[in-house]
Amino acid sequence: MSARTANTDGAPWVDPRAEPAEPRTLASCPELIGSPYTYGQGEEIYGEGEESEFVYRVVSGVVRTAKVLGDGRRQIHGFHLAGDLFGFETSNAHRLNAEAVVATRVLLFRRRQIEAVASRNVEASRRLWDLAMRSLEDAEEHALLLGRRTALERVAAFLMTMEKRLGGSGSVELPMGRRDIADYLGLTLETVSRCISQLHSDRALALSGARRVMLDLGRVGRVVEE
Amino acid sequence: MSARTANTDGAPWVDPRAEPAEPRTLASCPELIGSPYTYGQGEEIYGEGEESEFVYRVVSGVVRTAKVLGDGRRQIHGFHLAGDLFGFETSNAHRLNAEAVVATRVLLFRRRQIEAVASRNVEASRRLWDLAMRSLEDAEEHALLLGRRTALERVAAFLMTMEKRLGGSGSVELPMGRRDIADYLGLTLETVSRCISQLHSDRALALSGARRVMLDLGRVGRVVEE
DNA sequence: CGGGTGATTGAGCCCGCTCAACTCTCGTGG
DNA sequence: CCACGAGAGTTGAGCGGGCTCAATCACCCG
Repeated sequence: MSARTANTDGAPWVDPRAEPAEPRTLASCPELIGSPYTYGQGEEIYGEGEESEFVYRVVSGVVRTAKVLGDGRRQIHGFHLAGDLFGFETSNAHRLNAEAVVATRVLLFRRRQIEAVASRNVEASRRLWDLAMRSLEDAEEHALLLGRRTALERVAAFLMTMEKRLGGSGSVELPMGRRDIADYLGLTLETVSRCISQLHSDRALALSGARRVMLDLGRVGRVVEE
Repeated sequence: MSARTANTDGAPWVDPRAEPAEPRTLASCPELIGSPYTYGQGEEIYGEGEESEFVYRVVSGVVRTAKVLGDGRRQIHGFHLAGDLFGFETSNAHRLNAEAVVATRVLLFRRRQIEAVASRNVEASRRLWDLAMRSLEDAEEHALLLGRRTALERVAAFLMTMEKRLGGSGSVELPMGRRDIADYLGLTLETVSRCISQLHSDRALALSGARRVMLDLGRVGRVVEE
C-alpha cells in the first residue's frame, strides 16, 4: 500500500486527516499542473505493458494496482487513496495495471514534464526518491505479510491499515470488496470472509453491512502483534 | 532481489557477466570513496532498528536482508551479490537486518556523504531514484510470487533468477542454504527440498552436491510460465 | 416482490507444514 | 586411513490451514 500525502474535498474515501493541498499541482511544484479526469467504478486506468505516459494523483476515490498471471491469478500491490500518487515507471511501459475501485477523480501529469522538472530541480528529484523509497517500504512490509503471516493476521493487519488511512476512532468504510481484499492479501475471498467472521465472533470488530467495520483496535492489534 | 550493477574480481560468487567497475567508488561518482570491510559467514552487518549510518556495496560474497517477527518467523527480502548496493533508508533506522550469507567483502559509504552529493548533483540524485525504483520492481515481483504462486513455481522461479544472476549456460552454484531459500520464498526448507527433488525427477535439473544445480532452462521455465 | 450481485457459511480435499528418521558430506582427530 | 560427529539435506507419515465447490443469505435496485 502507499499513502502519505493527501488532498481533501467533499467526496467519499477522502482521508479525513488530510491537509488541503493546492488543487491541480503536484506536491509543492507549481510548474506542474495536472489535468482532471474521472474514471467509473471498475474502469481501467492503464494496463500492464501499456506505454507509460502519465503519472496520476488521486483526488477522490480509490485505485488498485495489480499484476495478473496468464491463468487469471491476480496480485494487488496497493490501494491508492486521495492524495496518493501512482503510475511511476523507470521503463516506458507500465509493469502493473491500474483500475478504479470506485468512481475516482484523478489528476494526470505528463511523465516527461515531471522528468524535466526532476532533471533541473534537485529538490523535486529528492522528493521522487523519497516517494519511491516509501513505496519500497510498503512493498517490503507487504512481502512479509504475504510470506510469513497467517490468514487471520493478514486480515487483521489489513483492517488496521485501512482504519488508519481511511477511518477514525476505529471505524472504517471499506471501499473495496472481499475479492479485492483477498487478492491484496494472497488469499481467497472465502477465507477473507471467514477471518472477518471470526474476528467478529471474537468481539474484535463489529459490522454494519459488509463494508462498514468498527474495530476494537486493542483486540485486532493483538492478533497482528509485532 | 536486487542486482543490476556489478563489479568483478577473483573471489567466489562474483557475477561472471559483470563489467569491471573502478574500485572503491560508488557507481560513477568519483568523489565517493568506500572503505573496504569484510564480514565472516553468517555475521550480522546491521540489525533491524539500528541507526543507519552507511550504505554498502558488495565487492564479493552474498548478503541477505530480512525482517523477523517476534516469534522467529523470518522473511528474506533479497540476496545482494557482487556489485549490488544495499542499506538505503529514508529514516534514521534500518528497517531490515543484513547478514553475510558467505564471507563477504563490502565497501562502506557514509550515508551523509551520499546525501550531500545527491543534494548537489541532479545526476546522482536521479541514479538514486532509479535504484529505488528497481528495488521496488523487484519487491513487487517478489510479492506476486509470495501471494499467488505455488511452491514449485516459486522454487523454479528462484532457480531461474539465480542462474541468471550468478550462473551461465544453465549452471549455478547456490551460495545460500535451503533455509535461506525457504525464507526468501515463504516456504519451509523441507518444501524447498521436495520441490528441488521433484524438478530433479522431472528431469528439469541435475544436481552435483546440494548446491550446484544444472538447469534445463526450457523445462524449468515452463514451470514458471508467465 | 423478484432478480442480481456480493457476502457468508458449509463440506470435503489437498498443498504445504510439522515432526521425525535417515542420509550425505565434510572436517577432525585418533 | 578410517571412525566419528556435526551440520545440512532428503525423505516419510500424518496433520491442518486455507482452497474448492456449492448452497444459502443479505442487500440493493428494479
